[in-house]
Amino acid sequence: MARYILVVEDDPDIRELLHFSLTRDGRTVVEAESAEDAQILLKRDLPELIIVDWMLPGMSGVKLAKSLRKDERTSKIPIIMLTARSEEADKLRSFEAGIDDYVTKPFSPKELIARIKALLRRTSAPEDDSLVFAGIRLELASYKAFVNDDRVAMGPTEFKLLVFFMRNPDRVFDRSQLVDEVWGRSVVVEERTVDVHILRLRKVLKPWGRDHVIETVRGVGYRLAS
Amino acid sequence: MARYILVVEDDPDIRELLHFSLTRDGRTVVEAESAEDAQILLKRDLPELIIVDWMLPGMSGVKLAKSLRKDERTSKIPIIMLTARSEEADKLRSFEAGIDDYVTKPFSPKELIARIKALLRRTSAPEDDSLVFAGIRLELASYKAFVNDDRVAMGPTEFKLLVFFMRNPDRVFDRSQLVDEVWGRSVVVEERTVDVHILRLRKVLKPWGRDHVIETVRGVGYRLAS
DNA sequence: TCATTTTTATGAATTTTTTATGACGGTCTT
DNA sequence: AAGACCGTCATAAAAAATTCATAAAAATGA
Repeated sequence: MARYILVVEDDPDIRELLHFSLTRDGRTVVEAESAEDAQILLKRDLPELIIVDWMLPGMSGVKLAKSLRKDERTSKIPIIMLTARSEEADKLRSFEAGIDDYVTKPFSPKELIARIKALLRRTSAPEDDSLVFAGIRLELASYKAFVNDDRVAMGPTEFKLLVFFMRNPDRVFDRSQLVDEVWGRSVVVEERTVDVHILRLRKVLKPWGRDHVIETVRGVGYRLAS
Repeated sequence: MARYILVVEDDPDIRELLHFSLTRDGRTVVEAESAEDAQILLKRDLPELIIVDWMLPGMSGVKLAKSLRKDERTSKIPIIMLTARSEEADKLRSFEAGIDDYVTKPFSPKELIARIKALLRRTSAPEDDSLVFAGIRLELASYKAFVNDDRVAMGPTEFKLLVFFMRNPDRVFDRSQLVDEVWGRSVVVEERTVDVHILRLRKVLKPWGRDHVIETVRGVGYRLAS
């Protein structure tokens, strides 16, 4: 289970608030009520971001953060610290602990979400700028597709589908894999929907004779061929 | 001589933090605890960059910035302002005072260093104070926009938005990135607000037929057409 | 080869999602 | 006090996604 946010917080109310608002924002949340529990969870699977309360029974949030920074496995995971207003004086120390951002209680869910987004964007590795395969060029930064320098217009889903194929060329994917990768694990769509988007993708590529690059593998799925 | 960063800040804790992190980054730091002290220091030697706290006992940071801008000797030195969260509302005014960037307290040293680097890069290779793209010319210094020498009036937010787009043409930005870059991190605004300002920007560009230069990329964000 | 079955292609209707737009209340400037 | 500007919201409008029905194609088995 990748792509989740770990919340380390002992107050059940705040935990619930976080769970509620993050979930509504389409994120997966795992909760721990102590630093110790968090460490156990982290042995199994790494989250993409950690929200830690400053004050925790047992090991404090700062200590947890420091130890996470030391461990190479976790040192790059962004951390947001929750602090009470009265603890603000200590905030300087928290930055030394390697906190990336912090939010003062009480906080608005909106603000928290905004910060999470900004933080994830800031820390996520910059994507490659362009992909080339089978005579097709994709410019990720500008969201444009080209076949020998002619612009090919297509819908967002077709674009995402094509990006996925171009990143994994020559490999066959069945419909459920494609739905997973392109639509996202949490989205529920009919598998046959894939067919329709494949059709549309071929349609926009047709004027350049590139519609055959998407091959049907009967009984299995589709593949990008060169 | 030269190549040092001047920190004007009354809070000793923050001064120490700045000193610590900037020094570790290989920079030379000179500290002043009031605007008046800073002015004395500046008579002797000019720094390559100044970091000023917004609130200072005696002469405020904004006043200091304004006076620096007036003096030809110091008018080109980039300034970063430190503001507390509660003072955020005033940030616009600080741009008017000629601030190049500002950072909200509390800040992470990492962020500050990144901003300093960006700022020095930007100002050392003195970007022409005018940007031209897609038939639009922006005079950064005077906050004016032109389409073939006709003045195009617009609000400050529209201007900043346009500046950002013109510095990063042909690239798609989602709403959260735009909020980050144009409004500033840590400012919380509804993402849909971006739509409204895009609308207003297009509206003022319309009389010159330039409203199409801002393209909508459905499902993603906006882009300045190339 | 032919009939049958299974799988995919395709067009079109419908629903859902996303964006554009106008209006409003509030704040700051002049 | 008037004007400029901002952020938010409600709603209209546009675009795209999903599903469905059916045609077409490929595989299967005798």
